[in-house]
Amino acid sequence: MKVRTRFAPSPTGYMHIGNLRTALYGYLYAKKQGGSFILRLEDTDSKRYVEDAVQIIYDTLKDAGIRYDEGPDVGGDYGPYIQSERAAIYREYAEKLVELGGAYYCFCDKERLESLKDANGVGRYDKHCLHLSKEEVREKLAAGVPYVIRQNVPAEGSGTYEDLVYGTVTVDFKEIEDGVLLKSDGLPTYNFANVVDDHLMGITHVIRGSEYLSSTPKYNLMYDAFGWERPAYIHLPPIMKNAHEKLSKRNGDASYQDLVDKGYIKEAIINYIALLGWSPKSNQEKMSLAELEENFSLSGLNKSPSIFDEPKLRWLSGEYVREMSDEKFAQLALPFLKRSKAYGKYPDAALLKILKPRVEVLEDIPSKIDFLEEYGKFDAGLYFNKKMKSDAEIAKVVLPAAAETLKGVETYENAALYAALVELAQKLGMKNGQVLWCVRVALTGRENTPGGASEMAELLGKERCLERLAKAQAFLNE
RNA sequence: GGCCCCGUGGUCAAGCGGUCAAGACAUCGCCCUUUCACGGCGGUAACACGAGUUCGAUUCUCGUCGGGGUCACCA
Repeated sequence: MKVRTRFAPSPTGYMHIGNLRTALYGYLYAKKQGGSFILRLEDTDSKRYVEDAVQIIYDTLKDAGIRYDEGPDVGGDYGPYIQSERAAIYREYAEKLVELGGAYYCFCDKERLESLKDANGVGRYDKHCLHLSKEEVREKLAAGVPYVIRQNVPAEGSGTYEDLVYGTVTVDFKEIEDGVLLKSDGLPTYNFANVVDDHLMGITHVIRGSEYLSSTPKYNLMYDAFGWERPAYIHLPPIMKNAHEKLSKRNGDASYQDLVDKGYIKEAIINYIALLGWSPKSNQEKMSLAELEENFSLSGLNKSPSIFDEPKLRWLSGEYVREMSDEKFAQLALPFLKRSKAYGKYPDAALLKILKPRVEVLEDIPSKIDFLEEYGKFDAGLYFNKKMKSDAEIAKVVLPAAAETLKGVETYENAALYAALVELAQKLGMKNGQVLWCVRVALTGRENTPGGASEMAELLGKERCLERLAKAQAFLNE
């Protein structure tokens, strides 16, 4: 049988990392098995609907490269793919389930329901309306009494199923309440809609978060009552922010879009989240989407929660930066380059060249090159470097001589500048590092820069170099 | 609290009765070097605890502890 998986988000906001990973795994499994991946929108709770959420879901999936074969905006043979457009279908099946004995009409009002709960708000529905006669039900229905349809869960026994990652899961039916399947507004609850849709849409593998682990037996009860084949279940452990909290937008944790906005490379984000909860057979961790599709397997799924580790994402992002073409880098880096004070004052190509080997997350770009436009009094202690054997005293000797040397260089090009400075070191009887370190510090006022003395000199150009060298000497003599 | 699930280094994670318990990130050190970064090499660092089962448990069972999830006319 052809594998069909689905991603069924509720349009209540943006896509967080956990959601995206669920979508990714569903996509990867389907692709690996040569099956189809479907997008379905679960919008049966009008109170939680958020305006742009649907568009965000479409955009995020598209942006991440997760293509769905069927969905609201791409069509398919099993539509509609938006639950709010399937109301009639749910009603039909809910009534059918009532006939089959798997559900029943309930006319209890809010007050009665409240009275069933104890001081802690805990208490289950008492199956009161299950005992209504057919006539009573018909009369109330005819009289227009508001109602819901509840699932009829057996009082005895238990439900067991084999989860493909968690193994055997068993829940006693007495732990399960006769939940509402069809709300008084006529729309289904998730508990009912997911079962009807997954069956009608031919979903073979249900991939979702582990929060559904213990409610799955009640869904199975419905599959069984309808005489439908149960799908295979693949529950996924949560992605945590730390040992105790789940990663969530509510806590202000990074969403996919936030990460992209910060300049993490998209491919790295996908690659990284694929690795949170799943591991490949080989030790190769850096993988493109295509490689993930090729290597994905259920056996690599882990059942314990994993903590989102930004440093590792950062590293992976850097790996992607390093391997991308200069053109691609230029394109991605431009918006961030523009945020720097130095933008427009130096050739983009020159900036990009020194940045590419050193950038992991694009938002780091401005801080790496702002020194090109920011130059002021700095601590003379910067001249001290144990390994280079340099300090402020050495600088006092080096700087005037370097100014003289650099004045004599015509074309400000790295190799020529480097040669000139090394020659100067020899002339002064110093180590190359002593001259190079002092000059670089004098030129930039920074301890760390994206490149060495001659590279910085090339970038700054003759005029600025001589100007800064003069200032640096003045600072030193203050 | 009841029920369900989870528990290997700081983090991700391999392992599926016998291993000196992989690998990656992070961290530390060394090398390379024109600082930084890249790259190369190396180090520190883990089976939550206690009982079983077994010739032998990280691996199987039970308990304890710790953590998460779930108990809605939300998904």
